[in-house]
Amino acid sequence: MPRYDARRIEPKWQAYWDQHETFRTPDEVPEGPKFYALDMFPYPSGSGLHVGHPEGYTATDILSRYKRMNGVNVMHPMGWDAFGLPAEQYAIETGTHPRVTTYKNIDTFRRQLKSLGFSYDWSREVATTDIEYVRWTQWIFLQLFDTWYDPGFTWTGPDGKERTGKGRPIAELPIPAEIEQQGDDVVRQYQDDHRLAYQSHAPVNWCPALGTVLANEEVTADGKSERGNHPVERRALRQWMLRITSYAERLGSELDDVNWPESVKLLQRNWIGKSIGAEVDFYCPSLESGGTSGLSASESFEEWKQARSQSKFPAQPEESVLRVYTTRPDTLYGATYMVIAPEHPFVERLTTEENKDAVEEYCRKAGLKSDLDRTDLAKEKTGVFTGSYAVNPVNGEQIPVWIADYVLISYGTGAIMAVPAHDERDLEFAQQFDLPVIEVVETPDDAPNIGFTGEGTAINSGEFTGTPTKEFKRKIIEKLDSEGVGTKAVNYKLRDWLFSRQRYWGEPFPIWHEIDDEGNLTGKMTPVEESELPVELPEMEDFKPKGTPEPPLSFAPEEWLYKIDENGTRWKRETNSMPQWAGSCWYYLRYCDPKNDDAFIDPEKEKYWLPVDLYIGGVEHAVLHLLYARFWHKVLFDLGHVTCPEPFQKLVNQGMILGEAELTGFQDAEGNWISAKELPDNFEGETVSVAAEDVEKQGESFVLKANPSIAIDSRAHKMSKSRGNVINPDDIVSDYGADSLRLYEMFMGPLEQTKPWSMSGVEGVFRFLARVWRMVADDRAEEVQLNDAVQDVEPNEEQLRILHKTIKAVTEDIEKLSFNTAISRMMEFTNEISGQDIRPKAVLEPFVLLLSPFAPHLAEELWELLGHEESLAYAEWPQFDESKMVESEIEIPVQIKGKVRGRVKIAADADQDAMIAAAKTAVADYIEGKDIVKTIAVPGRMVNFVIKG
RNA sequence: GCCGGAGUGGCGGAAUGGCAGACGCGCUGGAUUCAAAAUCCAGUGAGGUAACACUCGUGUGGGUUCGAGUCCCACCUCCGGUACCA
Repeated sequence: MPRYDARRIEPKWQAYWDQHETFRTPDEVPEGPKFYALDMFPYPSGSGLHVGHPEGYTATDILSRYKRMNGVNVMHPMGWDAFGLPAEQYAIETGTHPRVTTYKNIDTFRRQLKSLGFSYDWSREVATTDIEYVRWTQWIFLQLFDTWYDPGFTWTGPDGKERTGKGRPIAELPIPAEIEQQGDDVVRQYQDDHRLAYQSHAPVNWCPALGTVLANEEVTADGKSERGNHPVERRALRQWMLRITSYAERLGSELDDVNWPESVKLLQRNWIGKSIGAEVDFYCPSLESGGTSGLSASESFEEWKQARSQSKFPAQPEESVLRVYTTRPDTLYGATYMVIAPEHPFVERLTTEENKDAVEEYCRKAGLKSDLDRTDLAKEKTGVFTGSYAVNPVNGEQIPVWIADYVLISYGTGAIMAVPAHDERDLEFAQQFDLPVIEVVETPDDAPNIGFTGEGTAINSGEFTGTPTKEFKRKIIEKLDSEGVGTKAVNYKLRDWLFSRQRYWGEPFPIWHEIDDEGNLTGKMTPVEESELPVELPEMEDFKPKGTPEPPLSFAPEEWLYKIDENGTRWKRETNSMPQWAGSCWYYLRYCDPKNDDAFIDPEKEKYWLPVDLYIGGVEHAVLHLLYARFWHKVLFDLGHVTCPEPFQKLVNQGMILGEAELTGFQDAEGNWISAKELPDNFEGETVSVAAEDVEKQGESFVLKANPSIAIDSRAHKMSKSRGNVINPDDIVSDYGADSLRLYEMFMGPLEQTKPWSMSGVEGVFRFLARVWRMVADDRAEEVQLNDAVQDVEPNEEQLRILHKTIKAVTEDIEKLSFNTAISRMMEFTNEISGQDIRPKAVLEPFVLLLSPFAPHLAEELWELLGHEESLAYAEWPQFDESKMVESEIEIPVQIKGKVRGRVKIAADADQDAMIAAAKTAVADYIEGKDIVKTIAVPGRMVNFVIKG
């Protein structure tokens, strides 16, 4: 009884592909066109594959199989983003080494993916935790360590484009004479300060209760730990940073050249956050130390201005000057006070004796707050007056300098001029502390000027009064520039990348720190020799937190942690580890040459396979992963290790798959229904799952049949363990087969769209595959054999037309990644041909090839049944012939004033006159006795008569 | 608040400015069967009719056009992202 039996067919072909290495991409660089189809590799979690994974994976698999059949060399690899917190947490709880857990999970994922029949070249599999992989991750880190960014360097890359700004070897960094004079240590420090990988003391999320440092993602919005809900503090610790900000401009502008969704490009551009404005210097008389005694504030200001008009705008302002960044230099006349961040280096010097206590208290509190606390808009603005004043360079007015945490030290210069009339935040602050507000921009309409932040016309602005905003900006920058008190400036929201974690399960940094006799770092460091790579993680048995923010690696065995070189210098290893992002920044390169011991990738292979032609993954990586990977790629590009400026030519985000749609009703404590429309925000009653037959649609919403005043909530929710709506792909494979799972996920709707799961939908595509099976195979026979209707005869015109239309539609839909419509075209083909008593092989064979990228197991089985001995994986993709698709006669609609009033059959190639003549007969009743004012005839489409009377 | 995406039958969805709802699910009826499952056939937007006809219908209101789900303007709702970046 050979019915369609996925459980027999699928393991058979998976074994065949394995044995024959069907999808092995040759190691050597091939000839001809290539296609690199990449999936965002998964983190192998303990809970196994989720139905969201196979969605993108099936899409790239369809493209890969389709391209192979078109004679293209395909790179289609898979691997594991295997470092990560859960394995380490598990180790803390159970003592099982993270490596053990990780590789066990990888085995599960591999088994699950293999059961879905993806055409990966498994010989290229890599895990970011593999020691040979870690070696090259560390090697790339050393490249970053050995590089500085030269913003003024103009050069032409291997892509033939001229750029300004280049990552260059640190040895090429020019050392200023005054640095050189101060000796080797200062030179070394100068170099260290310019490296793309550098150290800083950045605040981290330290959770005393858990005894560990947390990543930002592990801290909730209200500043508690995600696990356990314990308070989290900010603590400054020595950290590694990557100077991604040097690449901000190129990361933004080079997005223009990639084929990505505009929404993702926009997300990245917003994240980079380029803004253009000016830096302006404000002279602070109280900061002037010595030499000015006897001069009044305004006298010393004039003296300073005089000096500036000679010296021009300096790279670093003097100790007596507050430098601000503003995007609205045109509002300079409206600046009524200044604000500096609590962390600003001038805080202490600006604070007068009588304000000292208040300022210290304020800054201490601000330091404890997380960024999230500080940016909470619901809270009132806070701040404290320093007691000092600064002088507005355009009009000599003295304005007070405040400290407030709404100004961030990490953006711009950490200081602002406040223009409360035309900035919401400044206005709020001014109202809070009763500071003056001066209008300097007039709105183009009747709206009030105060609070207006758009462009208008200047008022109260001295010589500039009456100037439109745009022009004013240009002119004031010119003026400030000529006076040496300001200049045009560009700023980015993007911050440098905090690259170290206080974790065990990550790549160790290949860095040695010199230590003194007490074991303290001297500040001198040296990279691990390339020949010494990789730096392996030390074996440790105890993963428990020690209650201090020291990384776990600082408790590593001494022989790992320390070394003494020949001349007696003692060194300690870096004990931070790299974040999970590190491995995913370059895995797409390693796939092309996964076993290379001499280089992270062979240049020839890089040149051939890169860039990735199609990269599919979730939107959650739209900013961080994709920005980090692009950054590394650009550094490697500048250093000449890769030849294309962008790693991912085309990007597609697959949509989220939600759980099955649910109907939910609400009841109060007494069991009375509450309409979903009247649900209070603080609803605390029962949510009740409602059966579909108890509900009907009324207008826009679903209501209870028994009581139509009660609206029922109908929606699909994100799959989650707590909700209990998680679908396990293994279950679908065992109940319906991998081909059904693949086909269903592609049939659900457009790839990019969020869509709810439906079990009966899975059943539907399973029924389709069973129909395909019966169309070709005899499901009543004892053995697997061809259906009697399948015959080696010439197909008729009708059959050929259906076939060629299907080939055309499926081919074009695959190219567009419109898989749902491709599948419906194959369903239409099957509906037509299944109904015929004679089904020529010559139409079934191309059809099986069309189906094969979607349902490869069934297709291989049918291909074999149709008499082929070789796998269809490299069979030639069917070509369509337009001439076989033409119909001799077609039916078109006939409209009267745009409304369909009849239809008529005409010859397919009928000209307009013939169409109109035929159409008139079809709507004779309507046009009789009427004037035809206008006639529109679209060949092959429709005829429309516009009549009068 | 700002940015992005989306609103089409009971549901998922389809439609180069040209017959709205392809295809699938669900539902109804029928065939097959001792019966069921499976399968096959027919129907299935709403109103209306004995049946046709006809009328209405793509979130709402306007507009452009011979003709609008599709283009333009205004608005509403939902989903996602983001958050004092001067």
